[in-house]
Amino acid sequence: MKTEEKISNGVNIPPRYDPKETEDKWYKIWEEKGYFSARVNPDKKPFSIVIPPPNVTGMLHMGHALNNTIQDILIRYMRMKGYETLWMPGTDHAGIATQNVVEKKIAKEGLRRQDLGRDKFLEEVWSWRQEYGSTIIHQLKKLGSSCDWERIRFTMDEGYSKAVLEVFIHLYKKGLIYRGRRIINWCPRCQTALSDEEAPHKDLDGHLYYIKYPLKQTSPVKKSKAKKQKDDFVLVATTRPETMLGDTAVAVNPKDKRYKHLIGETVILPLMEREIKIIADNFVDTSFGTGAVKVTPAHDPNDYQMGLNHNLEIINIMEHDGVLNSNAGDYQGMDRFEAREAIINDLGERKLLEKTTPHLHSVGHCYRCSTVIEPYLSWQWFVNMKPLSLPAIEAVKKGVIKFYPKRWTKIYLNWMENIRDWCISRQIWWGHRIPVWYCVDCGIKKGKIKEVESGPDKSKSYVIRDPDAIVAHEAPDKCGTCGGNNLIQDEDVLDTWFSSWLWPFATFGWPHQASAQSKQKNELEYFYPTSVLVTAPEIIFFWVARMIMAGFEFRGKKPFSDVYIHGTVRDDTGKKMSKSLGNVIDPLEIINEYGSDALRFSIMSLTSAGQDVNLSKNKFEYGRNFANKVWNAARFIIMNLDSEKINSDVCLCSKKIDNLPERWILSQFYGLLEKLEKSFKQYKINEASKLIYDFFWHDFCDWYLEFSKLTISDPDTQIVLYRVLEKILRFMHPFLPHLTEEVWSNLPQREGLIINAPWPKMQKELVSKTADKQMQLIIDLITSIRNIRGEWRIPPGAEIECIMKVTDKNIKKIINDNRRYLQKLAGISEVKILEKITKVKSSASGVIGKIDFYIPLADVIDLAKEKERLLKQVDSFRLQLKGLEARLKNKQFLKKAPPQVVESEKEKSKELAGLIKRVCDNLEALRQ
RNA sequence: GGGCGGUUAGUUCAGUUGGUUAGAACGUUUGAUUUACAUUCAAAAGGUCACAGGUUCGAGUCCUGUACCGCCCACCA
Repeated sequence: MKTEEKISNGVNIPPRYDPKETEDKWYKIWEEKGYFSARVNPDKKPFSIVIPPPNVTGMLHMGHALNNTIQDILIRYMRMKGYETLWMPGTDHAGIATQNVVEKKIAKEGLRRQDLGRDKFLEEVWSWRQEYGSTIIHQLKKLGSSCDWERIRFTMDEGYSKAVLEVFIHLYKKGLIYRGRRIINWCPRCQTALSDEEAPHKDLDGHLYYIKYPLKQTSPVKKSKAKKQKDDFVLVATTRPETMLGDTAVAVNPKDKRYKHLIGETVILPLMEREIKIIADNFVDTSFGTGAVKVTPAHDPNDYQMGLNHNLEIINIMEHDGVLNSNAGDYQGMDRFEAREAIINDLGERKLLEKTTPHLHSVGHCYRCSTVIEPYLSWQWFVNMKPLSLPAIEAVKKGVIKFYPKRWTKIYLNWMENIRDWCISRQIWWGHRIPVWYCVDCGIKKGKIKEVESGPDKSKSYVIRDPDAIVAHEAPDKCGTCGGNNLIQDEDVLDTWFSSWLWPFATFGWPHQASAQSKQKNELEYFYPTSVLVTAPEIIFFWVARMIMAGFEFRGKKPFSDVYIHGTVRDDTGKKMSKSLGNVIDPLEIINEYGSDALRFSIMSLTSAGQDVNLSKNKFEYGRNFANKVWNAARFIIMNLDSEKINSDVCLCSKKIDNLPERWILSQFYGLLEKLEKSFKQYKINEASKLIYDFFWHDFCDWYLEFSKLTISDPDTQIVLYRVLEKILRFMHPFLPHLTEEVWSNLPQREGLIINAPWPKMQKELVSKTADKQMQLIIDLITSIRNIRGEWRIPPGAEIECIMKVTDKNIKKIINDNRRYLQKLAGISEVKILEKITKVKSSASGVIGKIDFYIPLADVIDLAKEKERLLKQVDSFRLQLKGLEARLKNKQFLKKAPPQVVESEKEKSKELAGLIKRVCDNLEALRQ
């Protein structure tokens, strides 16, 4: 009913903004009308962003919400600024993650992927992706993301896969990709190799086990050499006792006096009863543990290196799943951790476990499933990264690519300068299969391939060492050496990041046919390098650094100019949001409850550039309330507009507007425009959102709209209300796209949709310091009078009188011109301006600038209380003055401080002294 | 072991190239409701800017160190 009554101007706008009514509606219109699509346009400058492709298994979380809101704001902002904007969307096939999901799914039917076989299993994955793969895309749309969806890419698309193969072959031919036998990070659960980046180290409370390795009794000569020491055994310390089963030496530092005499001696490896040598190696740190280290070449990278150096036997004791194999003697068939306990037990029983101490150490974990990584010796494919890193280092050092905030530069460079070879082969099925074939016949002949039977069905498979590789785009027909056609393809697939690092150009269809000047080729030329990459700190090494290397290697150009690294989304106690902690806030729930715009606005305002953000659900009220405020202010204006009066294209700067509030709000608006530009340039988007919020809520609504109510039908007020509203809506559009589009559609005069409206242009002539200053005086007066009303509990209905003492003619004019505003907003019945005031009895008083004002309050005033109030004021003034005077007495200050600072200090102190005197006079008057 | 970030009002956070009365939001207190909005309006209270030194006429801001919290990196058997 309330709504019905308020219909005015023929418009009916509900008093409460309902996002549900508008968000999907406008998104559909934008998408259908093609506002998100970008094409080569030589008349415009390009602005492009490639989305960090979410995992195809992904569900929208707050991190995505933050990441994509930032990108959408930048895209919408630049679109309005007249750039040809492209936001390239897509998803990542996420090898291990996706395979895990599908494996879990078929496990419900009691199946393992091996039961299906490779081809069948991949079919399952593809059909899973068909069904669920666009979930995250729908969710991104709910957020309002203005991606060019016609271009959506997937890292397993046919074209994209070609790029991956091309790159593999290119690097192989260049000698940068090789197959090698190395200790890599092995996840026994996912049963694949991982790169160093995929095995983050976490501190774990473990133990250091001190184990006695008995010395084999040798010649008595040597034994006597040892002082009093009982050389019955060598004590070694280890955190992973189960690996001792694969020990093939004990190492000591050659300089270590404790052990010098034992070098070359033999010890008996407990439990296995194997004779192993004591070797000397500089690697051994004399200060750690006992100074003697067990050497397990197959299960520790350092030990492996020592094994190579000393030509030690390499004994692998473990299967792919972390279960000990036949090399583990009695422990065969036990899981690695089960074996650890058994071994400790057995050693204890044999009195070979000297002691166990608690030991905090850092252990690698699988970044997909958190299983403890096993350093594992195997044949894998690697990329030699060093040569690729050089241009990538230089580009960042020279500022060709800039990080925001700057501090990430150092972190990037540190990693890049210490870059290590990248293990790119994965023992999974979902991914880009390595384009390498081997000739079985040649391989067997050379002893590089062994045929084995495995599985219950005794099917044939091959153990491949390092036979000659045939690297090709397509499966070759026959072996180039023997002409045979018994060829097998490498079983492994490539690391998912081996495809992601090509994202900025592979999404444009690279590599293109050399022949034609294809459309895609033009697009790549036009949109690449992209403008900015917006991402989270976790993937600087995984992705950002590698994209930079790939950009230079394959395109000869940087992939992007700026890298904006935003913070991590945390819960209100500062913990990272994660499903396992159960502290996630679901963005979709927030969208449902508060609206997508509220989510966007809140998260952006709360996140200062590059800083982590702590969220709790109630914080989204901030954006919801703001959206509602915008809605209602617009509602008020629209209902009061007279379309004839606003029907004017006149430039506001040429139109003479005299009224102070109008001049002031225009001045504020264009001041805001300038500040916004600055904030955007530095990616300080939260600053921009706060500027808009403050201007709109406080300057525009709290002050200007209230002022405007007095002159609402004046043509000047009408024009200013309308123009400022429609322009501020444009500022808001990147943050609140749906709401602003809806409000825009309610404006009586508008062109097209706001998504395409040009960003307002600066009009310097409208920025007026005079207007700002004059208005500030009026605002201060009103605030001061309101304060008195509050202090004296004067009911809002009660009108009071205000007597002002003003001598300055200009100020008198300002007050006179604007007295109606004072009366209305401070609730004053009459403003009397006098040049001299002899005495105002029983009144509250105040001093604002050059004005003394008095409010007679005979009925309510408590003189003692008023005295106290004034005294408090004087005290605060005096305190300030004291500081100022001290400074002005300081000769150093007068000598060294810039003259304008000294000058302004002098002025201030004069002003303060004046104020103090006037308040004191008022106090004196109270006494009489 | 190395590096980075943080420490400002009860809470969550801003704070430009150092400039003198350190801001906001939420919460609290007081008052307001027929006339855009209670998802509102007006007003108030609330801070020795983690600590200790230093540079400077002047430090929340720059430098050094300390403490606590968080993060990243490292071949810590």
